[in-house]
Amino acid sequence: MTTHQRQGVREADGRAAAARDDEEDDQEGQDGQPYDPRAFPPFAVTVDLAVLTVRDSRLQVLLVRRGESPYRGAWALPGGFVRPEESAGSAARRELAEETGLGHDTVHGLHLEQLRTYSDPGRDPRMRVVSVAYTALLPDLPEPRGGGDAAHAQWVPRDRTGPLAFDHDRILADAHDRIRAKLEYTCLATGFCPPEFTLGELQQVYETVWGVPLDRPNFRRKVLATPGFVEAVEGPPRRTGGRGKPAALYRAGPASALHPPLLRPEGRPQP
Amino acid sequence: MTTHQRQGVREADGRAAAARDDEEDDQEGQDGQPYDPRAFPPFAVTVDLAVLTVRDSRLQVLLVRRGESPYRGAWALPGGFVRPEESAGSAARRELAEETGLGHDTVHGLHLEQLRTYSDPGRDPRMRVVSVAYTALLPDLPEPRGGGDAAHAQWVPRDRTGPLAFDHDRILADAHDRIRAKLEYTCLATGFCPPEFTLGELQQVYETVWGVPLDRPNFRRKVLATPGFVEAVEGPPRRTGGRGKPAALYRAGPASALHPPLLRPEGRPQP
DNA sequence: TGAATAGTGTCTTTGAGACAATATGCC
DNA sequence: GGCATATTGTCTCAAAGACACTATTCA
Repeated sequence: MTTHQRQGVREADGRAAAARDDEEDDQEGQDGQPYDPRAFPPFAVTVDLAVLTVRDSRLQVLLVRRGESPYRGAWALPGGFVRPEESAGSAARRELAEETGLGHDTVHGLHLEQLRTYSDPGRDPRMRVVSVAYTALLPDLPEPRGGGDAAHAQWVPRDRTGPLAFDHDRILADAHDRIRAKLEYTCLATGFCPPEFTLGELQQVYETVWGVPLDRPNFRRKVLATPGFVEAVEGPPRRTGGRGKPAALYRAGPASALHPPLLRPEGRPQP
Repeated sequence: MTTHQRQGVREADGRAAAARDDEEDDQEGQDGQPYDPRAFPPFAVTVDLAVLTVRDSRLQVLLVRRGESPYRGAWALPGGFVRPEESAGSAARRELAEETGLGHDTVHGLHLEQLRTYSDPGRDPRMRVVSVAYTALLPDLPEPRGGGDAAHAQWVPRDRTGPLAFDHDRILADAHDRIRAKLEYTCLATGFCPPEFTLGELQQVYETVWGVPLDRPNFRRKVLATPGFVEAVEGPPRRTGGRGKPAALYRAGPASALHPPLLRPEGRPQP
């Protein structure tokens, strides 16, 4: 064993086959496969997307309804196979555009973050699939419907996602955890907001993702004291959320990290 | 397009083949491949390990020398293929045991953290390899030599790793970044220490990984004030690092997170 | 005794949390 | 006016940073 990618590769059928590490069980040609018996074990690689937004003061997830077995009829995270010529990140962005129906331009500037990779042998009952999960944050958009297959993609409140297909519950939980944590020390929260937003909206993002109320004056002080987090939009443009005093508008600043961090109350995350 | 893992799977050659999503370019049977033309694109999946330790007040990395092309003779991170019946995490732990020559028991209790997955199409010149990278922290051990192939695994100071094979420089940099960040808000630093350690040793871990000196009294106060971070070892056992007053011994406590965090000085990470 | 490391105490500054008070809009 | 939201200000407490000082060991 030792180093992977160690031995030579032979081209077969226009497809690369690498030598596998010469382990103990060195049986070969189990059933007349066309592959070199010493070839690497083949996997399918997919991406899964945990696309989150804040709508109606709730955290919501973009889900698709499965039309085929297994898990037929169940909700699942959108995703798809990584193609031979693209990276997992490119695949994730492509799938996001396709699933949401958003323009490629919209999706292009979006913050897409690799979450982690799920590789349990039994995670797909049919075959060996390794999935690279990504998380994306979207502002509250009209509706995910748009082009083609997006028709069946739909926002579902985070706390109403029944059991999802495959290990997608786990992926979603991990995504939520990651986002909760990243709000503390990054400027990621603006990803949930439209280009121009009020501090109240930004605070609502925090409160929704964390599930705790925050003190408005203190939140305001903290955000404004962090250089580059948000910057005031010029002019007198203001916007109202309904009744009450109109709020000043801000947009995301150039900073990406928060120093010092904006820690959750209680010191410990609530389950 | 839509859900992955959506359509049926047909068994072929004892190997599962999933339908691929019916995309625009739906040509099939390109060159008489034995796979269903609608089959998933096959990938090799490997794990790469960024194994770090602190020796001689320096951050060091466990590297292996490549014996085969490409990158023959270059240093590389240890790693290997994921086997059909194991998860990437299991593969990482197995490879770690094999490469370091540590007992399976030692490796078993070790903190192994998934870093991220690297999937650029060109990252291995021979074939399509997706690699799941893991990070492990080890205390200052005698020498990585032990069984079998471990003979060629060796500690190399972090700042003396020339260009590594493949994209391993990138992986290593990401691992270092991740560890730097995690020291701030987790108790991970004890992973670099032997079962019993002095606060001076713990501080040295922080200073070495972060590359900045810390104030000893303040560090001490902070660590001791964090419940569950470390706990004093009973009795009067003390240990000396050379000359000077012997220091009290501590061991890792039950806590895993630091609240509030132990932030790096300067507010910004240094490159 | 002096060098080296361990450990204690204190002062200052910064920032978070609590919360009162004021401002501005809509009905 | 009355309600709702935005914004400013103040007071207090906890934690971080700086740093002086004491303690214990070895050469």
